Amino acid sequence: MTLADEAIAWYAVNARDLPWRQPDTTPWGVLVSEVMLQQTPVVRVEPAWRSWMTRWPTPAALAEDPPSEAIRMWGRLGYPRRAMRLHACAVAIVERHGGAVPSALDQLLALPGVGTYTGRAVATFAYGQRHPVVDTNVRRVVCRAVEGKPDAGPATTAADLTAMEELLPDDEARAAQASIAFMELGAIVCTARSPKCVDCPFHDVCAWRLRGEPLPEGPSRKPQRYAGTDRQVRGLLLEVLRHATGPVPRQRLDMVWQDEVQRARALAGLVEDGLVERLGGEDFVLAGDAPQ
DNA sequence: AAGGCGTGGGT
DNA sequence: TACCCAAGCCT
Repeated sequence: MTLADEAIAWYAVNARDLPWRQPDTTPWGVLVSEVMLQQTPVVRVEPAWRSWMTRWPTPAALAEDPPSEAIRMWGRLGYPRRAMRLHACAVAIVERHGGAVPSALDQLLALPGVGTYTGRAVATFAYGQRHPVVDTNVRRVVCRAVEGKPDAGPATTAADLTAMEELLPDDEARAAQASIAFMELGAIVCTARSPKCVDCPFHDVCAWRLRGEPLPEGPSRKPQRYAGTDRQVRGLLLEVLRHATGPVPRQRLDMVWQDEVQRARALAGLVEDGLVERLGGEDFVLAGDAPQ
């Protein structure tokens, strides 16, 4: 049994029952789930995905509504630029591909918000193609099981794709199963902290375990702070705008943060990023929410 | 090519 | 309590 075989057998028994894994899920549904799952935990994505797919079952449906509606529906999933990019993605799918999510990897990668991971995930999980699909879970699993190191490096590199490629079965369908199985393994067994090695199908062959599960050496990555950053201010500003039914005067936005310089910088950033529009005077709305 | 970009739950 | 972490992308 290869690692892929072990993982596939384990997945068949242990996979979580997630809505986007239902066999009737469309490629659009897969794409939406992948974008939502970029840096947001499954438990928070699940209800959001259901609501989104009910309201916008197709790219064309989303493309007909303004970006502001997508930003509102995004709610508190975080990184709301993803909502805007998903909307832009829907528009591009309608314009370039007649409303059908493309199956070719290069066309997927050309869509807004679709990067190395997401493009391969859609090509693989929605269309059953054979591609290495490497996310943070896969990197960690491969790194431990194959290389015997406690944790993977920071970025997805060509080397990561090559490493996973070599583990994939030749058969398309089984290759796709292997990728989702490795991801699931990393998500619920081979976790970043306190991995559950007793439950792992790689228990007897994992290079990291056989080495005695050494701790990571050297200084850990510098923690990214949130409190007091522009990101927090942007979040507060956006929270106000999401709930507004009409244009919001600057006075109202000024209430969310004391530091005037930082507040202005955060608001300008939101406008710069296309999430927010400034109307004629000192009024602001979510992008696409301008009256008339 | 580091660093910016939200949010909330776990330890 | 303060981190740490969660199916990344973009510049």
